[in-house]
Amino acid sequence: MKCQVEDFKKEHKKEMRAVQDSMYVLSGKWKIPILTSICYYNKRRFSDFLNDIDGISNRMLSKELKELEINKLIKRTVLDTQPIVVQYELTEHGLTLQTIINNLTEWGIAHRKKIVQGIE
Amino acid sequence: MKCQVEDFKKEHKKEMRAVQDSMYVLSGKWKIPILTSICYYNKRRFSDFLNDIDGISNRMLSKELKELEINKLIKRTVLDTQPIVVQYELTEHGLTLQTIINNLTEWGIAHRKKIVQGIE
DNA sequence: CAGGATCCTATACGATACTG
DNA sequence: CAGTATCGTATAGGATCCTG
Repeated sequence: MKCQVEDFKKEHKKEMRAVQDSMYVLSGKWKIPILTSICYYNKRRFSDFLNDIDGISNRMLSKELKELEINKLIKRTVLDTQPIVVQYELTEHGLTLQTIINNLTEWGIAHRKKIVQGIE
Repeated sequence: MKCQVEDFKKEHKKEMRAVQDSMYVLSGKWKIPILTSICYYNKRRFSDFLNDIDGISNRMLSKELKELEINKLIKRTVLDTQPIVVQYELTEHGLTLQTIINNLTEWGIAHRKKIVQGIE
């Protein structure tokens, strides 16, 4: 039965790595808010994010958008209008995050209630 | 119709805040791995985490466990054995994270495939 | 065993100004 | 409009040693 215990552990190590991979991409203060914004609005522009997300600076926005693009979660399209308009949207891969985003939204609401309840 | 647009925006602001609340609690390098470990094993001890989670130091583990306890996600129990054994488990509130953890596990596996595929 | 104390570094993030 | 450049701070995290 030693073998089964080993398999059990091995499986958990794999799950652990998977969860760390996810968080490596999604962690930080702004990535999820950015993704959430595109997720709910479908198409967003640089200045849209600046309005959607309270407190984000253009520096961070620019930086995070690049990383999300590198990770193939969002697609950047430059429309040749005058002045230039840049559009961001989720890639197919990015769309697979929708479940997580919805869960995080629901959980965040529930969690706030739970914590506030402790204060009063 | 202006009113409807405003409601629409207001709703999204709420979702945005919710998602930020969630990430505020879960962000960082170690919180989700710790929760995942308890989630899959049910009960864990300090030294168990040290083994489960590659690379974590006792300093960080101790710090993160405290924060998770403050946020009511885990429960700490001291068993009066000799030597002392400390047991950690998910609270009821912590258990509500299971869905997210499972999703993050699945997504992490898929994401790794997606990125590796881009390299080869 | 389950941490705490101390010291140190890296990087995440913020503020502000500037550009094609 | 959609960013870049520069500078400064704060915090996250790592390494090591110590303790009841």
